[in-house]
Amino acid sequence: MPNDIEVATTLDKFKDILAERYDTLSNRLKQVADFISEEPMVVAFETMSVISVKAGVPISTLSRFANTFGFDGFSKMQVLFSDQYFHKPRDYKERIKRAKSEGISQIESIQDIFENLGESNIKAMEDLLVGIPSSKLEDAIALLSSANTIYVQGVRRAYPVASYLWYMLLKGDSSTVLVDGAGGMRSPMLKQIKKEDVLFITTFKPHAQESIAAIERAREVGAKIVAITDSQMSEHGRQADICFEIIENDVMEFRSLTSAMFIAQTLAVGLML
Amino acid sequence: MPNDIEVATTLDKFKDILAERYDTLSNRLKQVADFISEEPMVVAFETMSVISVKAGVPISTLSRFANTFGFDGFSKMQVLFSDQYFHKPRDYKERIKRAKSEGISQIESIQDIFENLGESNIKAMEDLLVGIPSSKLEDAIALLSSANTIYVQGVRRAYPVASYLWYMLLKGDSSTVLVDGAGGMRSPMLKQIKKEDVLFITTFKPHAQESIAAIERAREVGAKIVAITDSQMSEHGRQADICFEIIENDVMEFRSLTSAMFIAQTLAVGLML
DNA sequence: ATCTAAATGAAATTTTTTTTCTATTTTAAT
DNA sequence: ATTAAAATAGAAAAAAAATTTCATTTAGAT
Repeated sequence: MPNDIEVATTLDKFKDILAERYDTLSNRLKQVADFISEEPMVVAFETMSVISVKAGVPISTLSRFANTFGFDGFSKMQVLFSDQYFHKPRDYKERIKRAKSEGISQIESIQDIFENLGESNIKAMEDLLVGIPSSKLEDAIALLSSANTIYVQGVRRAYPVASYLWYMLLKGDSSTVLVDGAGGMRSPMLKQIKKEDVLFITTFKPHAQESIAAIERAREVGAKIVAITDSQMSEHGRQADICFEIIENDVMEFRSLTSAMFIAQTLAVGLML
Repeated sequence: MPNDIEVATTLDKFKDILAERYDTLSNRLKQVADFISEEPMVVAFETMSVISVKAGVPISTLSRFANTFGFDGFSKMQVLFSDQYFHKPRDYKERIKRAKSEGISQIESIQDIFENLGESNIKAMEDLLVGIPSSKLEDAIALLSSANTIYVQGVRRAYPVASYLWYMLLKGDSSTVLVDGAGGMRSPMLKQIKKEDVLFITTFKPHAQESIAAIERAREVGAKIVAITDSQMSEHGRQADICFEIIENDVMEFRSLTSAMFIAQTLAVGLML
């Protein structure tokens, strides 16, 4: 094999090279090239045998194809494709540690944090996009629509989500109450909740006493519960009639709320329809 | 193996079953369960050996885990995860792009809203990632570090961002005050602000009277101002010493806050370094 | 404290996937 | 039409991955 070939290191570059050399390829290799540009996702995630069937070529042709473009095996080429589909939050702790030990200023670290939080937030939202069945959204909206009054609660780090949802629901015509602790009136407020009402609660581990109390109160009176939480496995997550489980990486104890906000937003908009 | 186990056929059902049986699992199996709900994408696309390393368990535990839930091998379980990403999946970018190019994107189903909002939020964050120079972040952090007390304010739809930042700053060692209107005490609280303090304000058009008043008060006493806003061009945006301008598309009047939360998060984490 | 049952991790086995090799076919030039 | 070079498909070999087995450890019960 000639060793003067430029081997692509990114998918973009590979596509350029592919376009460039396309006309010089043999029939079978053209067929592979076509398939690759039509079904990059299949190339990214399936095994060679599956790809070979879908592309209508023998497996060995796939190997030859990759070798033709200078890759050391089909698998090496495949990495370019699968990388494309992963928003990988780099391990910023590692990077900062390294940056510091190498005497690089903190200044660069801020940029690192920014990028990594950004990547993490984006990944978390992408996970949600594929991970939440629309039936669950529909069910939640149906439940919320049917409510006489929606009681919204979230304490500590969940509070911003609760206040956001509350604000948005107020713009609609739902009867909505934000169960905040102002004036020490949380408990009296929760006393108001009735069977026909719905409790919308956001709570993360470790769950606050206030959250547990609210869920118990709602169950007592037979009110339905919609929850946003970080673990369906938690005892309280299971009490909810509908539970949106979100996975945010907390970075240095600082939990992202972007995904939770996203769900809240979706539900609020959905309720307006 | 007992044959009276209900084997999940969808990821959603599996998650339910998992939540149900979670408490009865052994330590190691709990560890796998946790990993699975935190990194579904890794489970979907990586090999067992990679997963075992990331989850910190031996490979055989993964097999055992799958068998415990009635699957005929880990791979069978894995299919639930990868199917999720394949069939629901990733063509949401495509779909939205197509919908847009084919004229007005008609919002018809909750799934459309969900994807639409998700795509917008992701786009907005990607824009931020490239649009904000790290020098601005550095400056903001330097300013906030130097503050005697940080006064955080945000009213109406900006309130969740303010409360989020406030909560996170409280975890650090900054002296921080959330200027909320509780008890009608906003104005007296703002009276407290001194030259050595910093006002961190989040405000969107149309700017609330409270925001304008806060900015004016801060300028009067010579306190520095850091702002998150949607338009630097606004009269008040220009008053800020450092101003993060974010562009969120509001969908049906419902403004996203994900980008603003992202900036708040970055600043809070940055302050801890 | 002793025993039993369950849980665990390493190693062996089996299966699947990938790569390499080789015989055959196709293509193009004479 | 003949021949040489390139292309191709299938099979065998090699590598990687998944699953099972089994000895050891741990946890719980008596």
